[in-house]
Amino acid sequence: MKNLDKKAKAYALKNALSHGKAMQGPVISSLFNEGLKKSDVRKYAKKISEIIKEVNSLSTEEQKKEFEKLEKEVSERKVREGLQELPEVKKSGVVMRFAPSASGPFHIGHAATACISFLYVKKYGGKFYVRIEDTNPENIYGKAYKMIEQESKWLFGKIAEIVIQSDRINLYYKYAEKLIKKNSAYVCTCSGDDFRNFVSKKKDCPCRSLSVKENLERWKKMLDKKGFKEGEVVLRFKSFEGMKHKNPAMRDFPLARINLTKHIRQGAKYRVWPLMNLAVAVDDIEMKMTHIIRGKDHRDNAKRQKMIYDVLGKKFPWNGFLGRIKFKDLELSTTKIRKAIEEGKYSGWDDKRLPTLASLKTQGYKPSAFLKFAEQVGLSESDKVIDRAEYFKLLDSFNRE
RNA sequence: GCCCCUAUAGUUCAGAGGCCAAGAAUGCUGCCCUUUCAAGGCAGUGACCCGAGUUCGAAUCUCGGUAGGGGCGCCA
Repeated sequence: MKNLDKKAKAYALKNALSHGKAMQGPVISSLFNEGLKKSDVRKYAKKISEIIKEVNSLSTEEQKKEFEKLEKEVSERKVREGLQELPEVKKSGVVMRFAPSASGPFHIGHAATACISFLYVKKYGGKFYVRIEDTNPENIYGKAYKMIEQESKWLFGKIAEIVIQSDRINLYYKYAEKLIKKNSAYVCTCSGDDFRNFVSKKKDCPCRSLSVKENLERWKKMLDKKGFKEGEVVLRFKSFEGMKHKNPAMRDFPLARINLTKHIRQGAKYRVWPLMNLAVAVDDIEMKMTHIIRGKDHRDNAKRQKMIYDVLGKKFPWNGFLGRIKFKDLELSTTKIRKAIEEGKYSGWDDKRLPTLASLKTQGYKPSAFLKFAEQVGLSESDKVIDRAEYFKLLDSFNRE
């Protein structure tokens, strides 16, 4: 109890100094963390009020003097600074990635999500990949490859390692076959409309019960020029709770399809293209990702990818999700910006009016400004609504250093 | 229709049951500095979405509202 008296006095002094006058409530509160038992509160209350009276009768100067003597009795509340720690970090560091699509170069939205992963790799050591997702031959902007590479180097330096998905198609094929052999994927011949119908009615499509052998044959027919035609079939994942999964987004999602559009980088080399969930899961497994941070809009995709991991007996990495940044008065869609540039509304990707990295770079913004912005936002999952002026006020202040 | 997420100053973040009569950055206002502007220094300003519940005690836990966002593609 003697020790508690000392603590009580210390907290009373602290309380008095920060608010002009000490009060009983806060002092008792803090004492619970110092060993005061709940059952003893009534017994001890009188003592505390005496101490408080004593403290309040002192002048501020005297209080300060007394507090200096007792300061070490008071424990400080911990305040978290800088980046929040990630769980499950090994000595060898972390392996993380940013996965932009090849539909266009970076804008400030990309920078926001990419920087946070990079900061963690810098903090813990490890590997950082920038993986260009170009498995949809219909939506690729040729110049994006070089621009993404250059902007990655500008933003992250040499640490960033560029990987291009369309260079790895055979790998995805290998995994597709693996999934079929594990009876976790099937080649579905139903039309999109028919399948959507099955989804809403929670019913299996007839292809779901095909044997592994039949599926392997169909898969070969998918890859074969003389086999299935574009739009006729799709490779589907057999979800764990099947077509009755309570979340319609989880019901037998597609893994690959035929698309005969000529690919800017690969030409007509491939006819079957993996869809995002297959390609992403395969790459994350192969590249040994330990932590993944992505936009909240990929929450359901992450769940789908986890199912693929589970089928293959792999441990799913730690996942973090970032709230969306919604700019009130700024167009971020690269597709729309691209169109506007082509129509001559802007002089190019580095037009001063555009929120692209190319533009901000030439305007004198430094990589550290974007990194600081990302650090400040951290792993927050809340959605942000911000207007252009507010955003740039913040960015400008970070750019000043 | 079904699933999921979020809610703290103007803005962005801190906060994991009591040391929170809520902290930081930025903004805004004022002062100092500077020939001026910028930068810098100092001070002021300003917030827990609403309602119940649990608890001696709730920004924090639970439930219910409300609001915002996302997903349910042969896009990523």
